[in-house]
Amino acid sequence: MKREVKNCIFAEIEMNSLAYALLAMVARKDCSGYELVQLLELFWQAKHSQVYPLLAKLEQKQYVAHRLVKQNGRPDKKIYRLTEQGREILSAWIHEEPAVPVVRDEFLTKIYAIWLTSTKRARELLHERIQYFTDMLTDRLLKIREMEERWSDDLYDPHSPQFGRYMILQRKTRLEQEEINWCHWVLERLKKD
Amino acid sequence: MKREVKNCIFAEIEMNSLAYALLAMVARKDCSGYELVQLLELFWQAKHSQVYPLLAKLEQKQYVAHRLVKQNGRPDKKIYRLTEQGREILSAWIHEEPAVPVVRDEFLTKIYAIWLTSTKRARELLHERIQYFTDMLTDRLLKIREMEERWSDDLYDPHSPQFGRYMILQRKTRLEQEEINWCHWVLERLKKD
DNA sequence: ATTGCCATGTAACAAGTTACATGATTGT
DNA sequence: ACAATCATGTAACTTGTTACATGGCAAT
Repeated sequence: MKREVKNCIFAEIEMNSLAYALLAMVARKDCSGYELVQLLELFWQAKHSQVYPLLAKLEQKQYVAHRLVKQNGRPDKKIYRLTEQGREILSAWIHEEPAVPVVRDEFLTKIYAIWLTSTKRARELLHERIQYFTDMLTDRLLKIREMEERWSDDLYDPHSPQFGRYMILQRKTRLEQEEINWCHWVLERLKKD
Repeated sequence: MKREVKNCIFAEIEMNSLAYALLAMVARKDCSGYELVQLLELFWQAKHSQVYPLLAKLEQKQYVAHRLVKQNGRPDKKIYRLTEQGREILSAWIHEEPAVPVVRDEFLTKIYAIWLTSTKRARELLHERIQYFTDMLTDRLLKIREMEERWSDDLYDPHSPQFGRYMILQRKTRLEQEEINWCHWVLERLKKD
């Protein structure tokens, strides 16, 4: 959990956390850039404007390669796959210490300063937050069920490509549930007012 | 939980989430830039190189003001306080919808790709993670106890400047505990291997 | 001796966001 | 009619990180 080693021998130049995240995803399953953005949302929010150019760079370095898939009534897509070289640097990178997690959450700043205004606004913020996480959670549980139906036992096999994503989904639901619990706990403290 | 409204009427120009976070903190208690970085760590990790220039800008806009405090055998410090104007835009900003939370956690990417290597490395990563969060949690519980000793009942009063920080501390410990629980849960899945 | 804490600041760079650009299809 | 989804890309900008700069004191 140390800071990231820059210019490490495996990467030559400019391999960052997002680049590795993309490699990790195409390792599990061939993906288009568009799909990657959506899959990434689970633990790394990136915009397409960041992902597309990065994929091109990763292809230049031959860590990924794409094939064009033509579609009817839809734009064509580039389906990326991990190359042998890509797999190698990914495996090497896993043995480095991960960078410290970063969280930035404006909601918390508002809670920090809530004493300046009304408890009514506090309640509002908390209810919106509960709504937000409930929606997230509902969606998340749906995705968990989808994975369970599709892969069943594989999900508990640490050698299956699905293992990691499934574990991370489980983690997210736990944390989201705990966020909701905390909101209710705070609302209780606001009742007396 | 919508995206942030840019160039909003209250801010004139370039007021960002970090700027509001700084205002929220000096609202609770007069602080030096150095101290702000440390207090901020709880929910917004910012480096001093970002905080110091931003404080200067906030002072230009007269949202904060500082006084110099001379110290013996230590560099002098600038203690910032919130001005009336600062308090006004802060109160107004609380009524806007918070931006969606952002999380970036390289550890999760490694878990995502762990099937490529050994379960031994998986265990290692999880144990380090447990260690990291246990350390965080220990420190956090200490801070909670400190606050409880210092302010006791105020912490549950939504009109007290301490309320927000206390609630956020409580939230963090809950989430950190749940992170640890999840790690143990994953380690169980790895045992069979 | 060397690391870590206190305390502030700037410069160069990397990472991430918003806006611009295109365009067909499906659903409300 | 209007928005949303699919699909890719670039340009301009903002935000955040790393490195440079200074310097005394306390602890190991």
